[in-house]
Amino acid sequence: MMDSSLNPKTETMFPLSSFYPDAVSDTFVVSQQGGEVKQRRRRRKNKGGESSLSKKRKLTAEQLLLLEESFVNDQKLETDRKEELASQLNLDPRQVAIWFQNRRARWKTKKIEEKLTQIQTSHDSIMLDKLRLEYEVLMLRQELSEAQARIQELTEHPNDAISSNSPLASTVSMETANSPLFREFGVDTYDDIFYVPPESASSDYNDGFDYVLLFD
DNA sequence: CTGGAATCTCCGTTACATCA
DNA sequence: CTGATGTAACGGAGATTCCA
Repeated sequence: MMDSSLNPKTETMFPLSSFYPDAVSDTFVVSQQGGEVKQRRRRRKNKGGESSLSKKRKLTAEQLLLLEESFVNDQKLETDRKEELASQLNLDPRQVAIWFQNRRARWKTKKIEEKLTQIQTSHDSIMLDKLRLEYEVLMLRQELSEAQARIQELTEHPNDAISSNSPLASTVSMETANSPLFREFGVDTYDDIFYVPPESASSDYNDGFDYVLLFD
């Protein structure tokens, strides 16, 4: 179907390489549609091609500079701009199109890599925070455990509190618990001091720990 | 409206040049 | 010489546009 012999609209066919001998090029088809003469590109098939047209050549620094400038302005390539660039750089328009295509691919890859680095950095920072918080929770649990043990001890042996040298005993004694200040807040026993309402214990109160456990 | 042809972009791959 | 890397070029597929 791409064969010109099957296309009644095709009148003339010529290789663009005749105009750009150094460039890789496609074949152009000149067709008449609606009385208007149009040039249309047809893709060159080059399977097993030994053709010198497929020889790869490096673009010059000057060509690359202009292409890069153009790419910075706009990553998309309008037909007019492509033609203009091509003639400016003495390249086949298809070469310009391919360069833009490859350049967009490189840009995309670079952006993905940047995003990956950003995510990695963010992840490292979060992990550091997680470790710090886990350590803090560990310390607090240890403190709580020690305090509860001491409370238990004082509950079982209230008389020890007076003579005890423990920091807790020196700050919180049965006398303290019986002080007007504690009674003012409706606190009668040590259990009241550490009382956690059932609804809180089952939800909000534990959320702090659950939050930490989320990172596990 | 529809089908076919042309052309575009994206994607994956290949081929070639260059360098360590 | 060889393997790794960068990139020009290719070909297929899907989407879009144009026209008979």
